[in-house]
Amino acid sequence: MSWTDERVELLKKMWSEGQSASQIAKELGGVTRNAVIGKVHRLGLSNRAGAAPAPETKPEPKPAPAAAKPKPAPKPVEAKPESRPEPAPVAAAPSPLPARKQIIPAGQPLPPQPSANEISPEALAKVSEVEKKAKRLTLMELTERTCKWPVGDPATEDFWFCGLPVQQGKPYCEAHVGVAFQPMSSRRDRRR
DNA sequence: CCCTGATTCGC
DNA sequence: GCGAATCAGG
Repeated sequence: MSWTDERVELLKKMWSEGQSASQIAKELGGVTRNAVIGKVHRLGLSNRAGAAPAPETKPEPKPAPAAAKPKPAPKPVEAKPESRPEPAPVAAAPSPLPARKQIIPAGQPLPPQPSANEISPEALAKVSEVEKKAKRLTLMELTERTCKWPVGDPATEDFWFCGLPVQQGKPYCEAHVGVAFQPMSSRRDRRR
C-alpha cells in the first residue's frame, strides 16, 4: 500500500480527530501503526493540530537562522496533548461508562441490566454463565479492554464489573456484547 | 499485559 | 519516503 492522496487525507482527518495511530492504521488497512506514526511525523503533524484549537500554542515565530547549523533541534515546547482520563468514581450511576473525549466506535446503548430483559435465552444463559468467571472488577480497575458490564446494585457492596476481556472495539466481553447490542428485532416481532 | 506516540536507521 | 524495530511511557 502506498500513501495516496486519499489515504493521506484520511490519515490527516483521523489524526486531527484524535484517533490513535493504531486505529488509523486499522481503518486504512495495509499499514501498521508504525507506518502511520512515521507518516504523521513526515507530514509534520506530530502535534495534534488542525482541529483542536490550542489555547496557547505558539508555532514558534521562526527566528532567522543565521548560524551554520543545518540540524537544529530546539524542542523547548513540550506539551502533553494526550492524557489518559480514567473513569472517575461515580456515585450511584447504573452506567458509568468512562467515555473518552471523543467518539470511539458508534453509538453505545447503555447497558441494560440482564435481569429484566428477555433476550435470546442462549445469550442470557451465556451471560449468567460468564458471570461466574467474571473478574469482578471495581470501577477503578476497569481498563479499555475489560468488560464494563455492571453487575448488581451500585448502591450496595454487591456491585462489580464483569472485567473479562472485551471484544475488540466494544466495551463488553463477548457474552455481554451479545445482550447489549441487540439487532433491535427479534423482540419486536418474535414469532418464528 | 495491554496500549500510546517518538525515534532511529536500513532500505 | 517508507516503516520495522526499538525506545519510552501509561
